[in-house]
Amino acid sequence: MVSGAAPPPPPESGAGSSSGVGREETKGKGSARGRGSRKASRPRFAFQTKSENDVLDDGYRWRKYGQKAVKNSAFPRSYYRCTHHTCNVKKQVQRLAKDTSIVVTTYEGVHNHPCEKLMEALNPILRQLQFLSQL
DNA sequence: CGTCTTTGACCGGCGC
DNA sequence: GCGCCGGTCAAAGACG
Repeated sequence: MVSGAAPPPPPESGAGSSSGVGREETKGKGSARGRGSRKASRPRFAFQTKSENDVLDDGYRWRKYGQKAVKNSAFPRSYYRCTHHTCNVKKQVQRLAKDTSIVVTTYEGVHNHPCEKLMEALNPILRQLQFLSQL
């Protein structure tokens, strides 16, 4: 966008249906939400980590996408996803209401790419990890 | 410049 | 049949 040509602003020709949900025109997100294709079994592991940091650099980059409040917990739940393309791993982090210093990290899926960080760095962390349940 | 974060809104499934 | 919940995506903004 270096050129100077100032492109005209998006003409809001449509009647001002500003209010209303009118999210974006042809975005039909909900329609083709191909969510059924990938039904590969996804191992779900829940871990209890004691850390003030929600996102522990376990060797992978996580991109936060969405935050929703849960009834069980007076705190909002955070959803993370691996920024890798071949990595369909999802991470779910929730803070315990009893111990705000404890976070429940739920990993879904497995990584398909080599980790950039030394796993030894997680060794000490894994030690603190507490194997909770396996679905 | 690139990357990441945050918020809002929407949809699907399920229960009663 | 309807309502509710949880879950996901998109865009914009901010920062290094």
